[in-house]
Parts: sequence; C-alpha cells; structure tokens
Amino acid sequence: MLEPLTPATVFKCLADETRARMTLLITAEGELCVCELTTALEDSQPKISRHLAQLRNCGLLEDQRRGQWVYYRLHPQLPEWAQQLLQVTLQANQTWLAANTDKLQRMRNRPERQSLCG
Amino acid sequence: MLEPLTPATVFKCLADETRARMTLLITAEGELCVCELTTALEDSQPKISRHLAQLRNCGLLEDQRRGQWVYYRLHPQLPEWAQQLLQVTLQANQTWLAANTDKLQRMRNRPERQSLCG
DNA sequence: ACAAGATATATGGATTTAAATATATTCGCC
DNA sequence: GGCGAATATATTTAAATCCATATATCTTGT
Repeated sequence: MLEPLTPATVFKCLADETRARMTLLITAEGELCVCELTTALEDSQPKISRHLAQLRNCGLLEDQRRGQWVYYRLHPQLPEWAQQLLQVTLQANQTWLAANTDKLQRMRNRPERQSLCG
Repeated sequence: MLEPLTPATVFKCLADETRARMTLLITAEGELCVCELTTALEDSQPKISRHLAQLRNCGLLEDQRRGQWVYYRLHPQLPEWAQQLLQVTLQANQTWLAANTDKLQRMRNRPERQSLCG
C-alpha cells in the first residue's frame, strides 16, 4: 500500500477491464486463486498475475499462498466506503459479469477449499 | 455516450485526479461552471475543459450553457448504481476534497444562480 | 443595429508520459 | 521434474499535458 487509498487511487486501480472484472469476481466469491481467475477471464496467466500484483500493491487485494495455489481476496483493511463501492457496483452489474461467473462455475479441477470461517 | 456505461468505463472516467475531484465536487454542489472548477482545482482552463469533455462524452456529466457560462452536472440518466457510487465516495472523502471546496467558497465574482427547483 | 473589445469555454496539434501486452524466464511448492 | 504463479524486458498503445487558437456570448460606444 504505497500511496494512501484516495478516490483517484481506487478508481485508477479499477480502471481496466481485467482488473475491474477480477475485483468484482473476488467481491462476489470471497476469494479466488490465480488459476480460477485465469479461467474465468480467459486470459494469459502472466497478464492476470501482473494485474493482480497491481491490485495488491494498491492495497485493494491481499494474497495468501496455500500449497501450490495463491488466493486473492479483498484486503481486510479496505476502507468501508471502498467495500460499499464494490458491493453497489457488483449488485447492479451481474449480467456484465455473467460470462466470467459462468466460466468459473463450469471450471474443471477447481481447487477445493473449506468454507471461510474467520 | 458512445460506449455503454459498464463498471470499467465508469472507473476509467474517474481514474484521474482532476476528473475524480471535479466529479465529486459536482456531486456535492449539484452543478458548477467551468470557471468555478478552474478556481476550485487551481488548474488551467484548457486542462479543465479537456477533462470535462471526457466526462461528458462518457455520459457521466451533462452540460448546459446559460449566458456566458457553461454549467456541468451529473447526467440525469446516470444509472442509479453510479450515483450511489459517487455519493458513497463523496461522503467518505470530504477531507480529501476540502482544499477544493474551500477555494470554491472563497471564490470572488462567482456567477450567481437561482436555486435548482426542477 | 453594428463593430470592437472583453470574458468564458472549447479544440487542434505536438510532445511527453504512462500503461497494457506478449514472450521468455524465474521462483516456489509438491 | 512438474505444476502454479511471479517477474523481466522489449514493444506497442493510449492518455495526459502544454501552448496556441478558435468559438460563443456579453458589453460598450456610436
């Protein structure tokens, strides 16, 4: 989290189709690993990784390695207003995200995980 | 409004400090003319105009000429979620905008207007 | 009513700066 | 060694900025 999380910073982070889709997908799903995002967005792994790094550096996302997989979720210290912003955007744009959520659902060999309880 | 108002489009529009500040100021004030924005942001008139044009072309703002002045306000057909997004961001970032609202308040020879009733 | 000057805003074109993408390579864990 | 993920570098593409100029409106004087 290099610069403070001003409105302009947050908007810049989300001002790219790949990053906007990924962040909203993660907002919807709680957490996703890189391979799931790569599948859901049908994009190259390096491209997905680079955009994830940007979202992580901004302070929007947090990563966590579990075995071979790295999971991304919204940063726990993400300010309330930014969370609301994502929720509002997500709720109103489900159809825009539909193609991605579909691919995620249809994905084979999706890494398992126990439900998030803390 | 060339392309549809997707999340990525909206975020792109706001992904610049000048445009973010202007849009939030307008959200707060209802409407502002170019000279007021130029004063509030202490930026060159061409720069302000450029960014306003971009916000207008995206469909975020609408302009209206009244005499010598051109007033900008949120576009009346702006989707509900985008309005909420701006409101949430505005409420939580008043201090970030404070320098601009101050300069606006202290501005001399500010064009008069009757209150917005319809 | 008309020309001249002043103020407000928009745009054109050139330049600089930053961001996105692709390919290849490296790192980390099983 | 094999798979998932991150990074390096080079290249392309797009966006921001500056300065000059154009348009539109209002005002004043005749």
